[in-house]
Amino acid sequence: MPASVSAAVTGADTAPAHEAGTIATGSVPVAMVLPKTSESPELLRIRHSMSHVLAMAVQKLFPRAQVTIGPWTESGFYYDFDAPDPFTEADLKAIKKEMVRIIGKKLPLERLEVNRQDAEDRIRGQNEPYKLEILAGLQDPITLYTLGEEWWDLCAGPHVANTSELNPKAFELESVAGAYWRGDEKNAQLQRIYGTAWQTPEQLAEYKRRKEEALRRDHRRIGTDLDLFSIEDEAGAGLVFWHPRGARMRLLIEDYWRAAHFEDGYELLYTPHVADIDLWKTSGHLDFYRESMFGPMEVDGREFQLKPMNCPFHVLTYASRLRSYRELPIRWAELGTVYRYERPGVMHGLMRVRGFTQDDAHVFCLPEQIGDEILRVLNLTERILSTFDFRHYEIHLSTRPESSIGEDAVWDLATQGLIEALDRKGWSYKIDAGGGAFYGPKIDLKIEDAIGRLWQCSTIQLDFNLPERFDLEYVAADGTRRRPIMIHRAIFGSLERFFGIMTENYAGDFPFWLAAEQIRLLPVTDDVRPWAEALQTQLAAAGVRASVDRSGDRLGKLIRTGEQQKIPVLAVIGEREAEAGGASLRSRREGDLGLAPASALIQAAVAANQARAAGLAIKGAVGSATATLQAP
RNA sequence: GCCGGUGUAGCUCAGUGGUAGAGCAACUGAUUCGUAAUCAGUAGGUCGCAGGUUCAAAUCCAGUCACCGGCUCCA
Repeated sequence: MPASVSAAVTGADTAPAHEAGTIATGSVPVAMVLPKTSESPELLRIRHSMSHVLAMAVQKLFPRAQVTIGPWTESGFYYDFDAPDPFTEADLKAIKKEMVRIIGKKLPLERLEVNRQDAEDRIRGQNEPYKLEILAGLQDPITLYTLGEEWWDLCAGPHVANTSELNPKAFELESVAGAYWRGDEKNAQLQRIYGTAWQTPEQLAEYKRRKEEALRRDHRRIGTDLDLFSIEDEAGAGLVFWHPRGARMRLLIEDYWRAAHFEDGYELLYTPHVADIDLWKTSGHLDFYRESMFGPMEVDGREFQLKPMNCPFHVLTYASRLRSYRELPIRWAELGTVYRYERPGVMHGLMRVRGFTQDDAHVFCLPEQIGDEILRVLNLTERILSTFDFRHYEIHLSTRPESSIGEDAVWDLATQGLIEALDRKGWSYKIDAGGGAFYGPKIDLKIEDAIGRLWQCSTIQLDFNLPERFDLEYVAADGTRRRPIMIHRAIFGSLERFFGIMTENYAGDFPFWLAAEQIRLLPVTDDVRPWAEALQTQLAAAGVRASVDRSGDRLGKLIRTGEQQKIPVLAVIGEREAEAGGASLRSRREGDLGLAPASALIQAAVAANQARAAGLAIKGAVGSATATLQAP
């Protein structure tokens, strides 16, 4: 079975494409195809040419700006300049205007093949030191592209033949950003101008719509709107406060995670948050990971270190007594909270934080168990991720890098184990040759979300280093002491980050089983409120998270509020329902479910929770209940 | 850390040197209402923080913290 079953199941296709205030109806219409640059030779030429037009416009308006490089990106293009004064947003408008003017002049773009000396002379004539550096790295033949009479750039092409092929209504300059010459922060800081360009204004409009869609799904915004979590200035950047609704959801995720691990033969550990700094010396983290760690603290004359990783603790637990080969494989998991120093400016909502909880696990096994254990991890990973409607993966296998530790035979065995497991699982993967860690090969898994973005979450890494450093052993059948194989693995990666990705995937429309508030009971009048309260009590007793809206507002307002808060099921209770002993159900996913008796509602909700279902399955409620009860 | 931008009420935002504003949310009262906003009223801010300039600073200046878009890095 291929890894990518279908993205259509991710729930997001049926997610409402609307502002928080409009009703969810049906699916997002099949949108216009917006090819990536690498998929469209036409767009590639347009975007590449557009970056030349950009550079020409900039040099026209800012003669002191020096050009560097200006490639296409998958959705547009950019150009890096070394300019004495920073570009402002206002400058972008002027630059865009100039670009429109250049395009309007219908300038030809011509490819010229020149010899190295000619190229160098031309560059020297214009005082463009970066170009000179680029030239030095080029192979013959040297080509350049002219843009009209006045401007040219070293470039391999391809380009459009004439700026008349560029649509001045189908491009946009998007932002200014700092970037480093050749991507190295030790080099000069350049100013990068990003733009996007399309064949038609309609494509540009669709591109903008998708950007807005991503904005609508932004977990930071949804987190605030639905009161799930916050990050407090006074506490510090990158530290997450889980509010009751977010905390309840996290608890549901954790409970599910724990249950799945117990079922799959794991035991759970709890380990400390700090430890003597010597532990980190032994593990090697102090040497190789220091810049990512919170500084040490002194207690009783000893230095303690806040943990950036859980591995050494699991290793110590293993080493706490002598192990037999009969015990292996040992599978230990922990929701371990770690703290890592992140540089200012890199924090991002829940996606990049300084304190987070890893769903970490370590498997200690015999060499011959590697294949089975990896396969087992792959199966568990698929099981857990698909519960959150992530069913489409991109998998990378990373092999031995040049500088690494360990014997060839062990590397081969381990790498073969990973390959064998992937093949047995039937998953296709890309090989990242030499991309493994210095201590072992690994499998990384990226999940695709509802709008096609890839996120790396799961990782499975073999480790030949820590068992060595901590001198881990087991007693083999022949009585000799041997070194166990150690596998690190995480499925969510970080609970915080996964929560953010999941929130964006569902656009805040969480499945029934996961919603903090699953059912909201809406009394039409005060007279029926006691019945609503009674039903709420029954639901709560059955483990269903229901509440009664006591605001006293009119039904229309109650519905509106409930929908804005994305409550999966709104249950209207008026006189009819009170008499019938039920509620009229309005589901975000299933629409109007009609009047259901209390017993049916409770039963369906309990069943949905057990099955971790996205919605309620109420059989026959619509027809029978409403028909009979409305008759008199 | 770097480049650019932004910090004003819970949220979205207006306010460019002279008494801090709006909408929504919240709270109180009236209304007892049938599937996306009933009406009226009340309360809420040392304008991110700490300095400076000024008779006077949300507003000008330098600093700092945080956030946003990127770069670099990364779970």
